Parts: sequence; C-alpha cells; structure tokens
Amino acid sequence: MLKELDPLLHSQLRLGVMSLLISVESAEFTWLREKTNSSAGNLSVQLDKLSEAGYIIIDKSFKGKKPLTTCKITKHGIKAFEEYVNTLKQYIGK
Amino acid sequence: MLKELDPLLHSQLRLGVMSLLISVESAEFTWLREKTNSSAGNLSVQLDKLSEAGYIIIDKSFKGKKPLTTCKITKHGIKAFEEYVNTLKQYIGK
DNA sequence: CTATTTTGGTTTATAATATAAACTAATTTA
DNA sequence: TAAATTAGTTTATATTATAAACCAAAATAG
Repeated sequence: MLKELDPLLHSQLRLGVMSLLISVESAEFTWLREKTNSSAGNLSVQLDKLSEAGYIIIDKSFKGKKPLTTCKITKHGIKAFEEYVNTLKQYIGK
Repeated sequence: MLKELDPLLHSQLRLGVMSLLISVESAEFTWLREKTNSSAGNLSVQLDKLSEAGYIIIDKSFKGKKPLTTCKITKHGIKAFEEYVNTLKQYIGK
C-alpha cells in the first residue's frame, strides 16, 4: 500500500521553496519569488504555512525602511523534506 | 527557475494510480482502490481525469452481471509520467 | 517639489481541486 | 425475502491554491 505524502510538502510552490532553501543558508523573499516564479501573494501565504509547521523560520526586518523578509529551513523542515522524498520514491520508482 | 510540475500528475491519488499502472499490464478498479487506500468515489473521479487526458484507458465491462472496470496506462501516460519524474528531480535533487 | 511608478510585501476573495457522502443496481448472505 | 455487500457513479462540500486588491515606503519622472 502506498504511503501518504506530507500534504504540506506536496504542493508545487511549497516544495519549490523547500527545495531552494535546503541548499542555501538563507534566502530573501524576492529571490524565492524569482526562482519559483510565483506571485508575491501566493508566496507570502505559502511561506506562512511552512513557518506555522515549523519547517522554516521567517525573519522580518528592514533594510533601511524597506521590509526585508528572509527565510531559513529548520532541522524539522529538513527532516520532513527528506521523509517526503523517501516516500515519493515509492511513487516514482527509485 | 523551477519548471512546472504537470498538475494532473501532481496529485497523490492520481500519481499513485499512475505509479501502479506503469508496472502492470492492466489493473482492476478494486485493486487500485486497495493499493491506493482511496474511496471508490474519489478513485472514480480521478480515473476519469486521467482518462480524459489520455493518460490511461478505462475499460468497463461485466464479469457476469457485476461491473468490472479495468485500467491501462497509455504511451502518452508513460511519457507524461516520465516527464513528471524528471521535472520532479529538479525539486528533490537527483 | 509633487505625481506616478516601483518595491516589498499582506490580506482577502475567488477559482480550482480533492474528497466524501449519497445514490444506483445487482448480488450475496442470513 | 430482508439486510448487507460489491462495484461502482454522481454530486455536494471541504480544502487548497492562487490572484486581486490593498498598504506603506521609496525611487523616478515631469
């Protein structure tokens, strides 16, 4: 029987974000937006969900007086991502 | 920039079905239901979607007077599945 | 200057999707 | 012969994804 795929990660945008975050120290909102080619609104919502799950931490600061949002994957997030990938292998074969 | 994941395949149940169908000659509705642990209603709807996309062919016959629904992946379906897997590798790393 | 556009977002409304509930019809089984 | 089971379909609902509308500050154009 096929195992469940973590629904929080089984979303193109959220998976994309996690995929990007896993290979960098931290990333800015604008960079994630460019890389994922998503709308700011959508990205904002999905980042919140990842954050609420403890998969990432979001730091909201200011660069001068402009808002600066940076994201960083957590250990919990890395684990969830790895588990997701493992489960996925059951679906896509190897 | 991350590529788009075929939304028809990026669904746990439909991906599960395709994953099962790719390794068998054909499969019965009831078997797919067991393997995917899905409700009959949900499975029925998702099979129709895969069928409409030309990813599978559904054959509805009778075993005696009981309905017998069997599914088979198409060449187009195999190609779509393989493309999906390739794109996915961009997300999950190798 | 000051009006408009751009940047960097958030909030909220809507569109799309997944899923279950309700239903049909035939078939065992009690 | 009434009740439960099998094998599904159809439809309603809950969930999710996504964009539209919005806000505040800053840069740019006239």
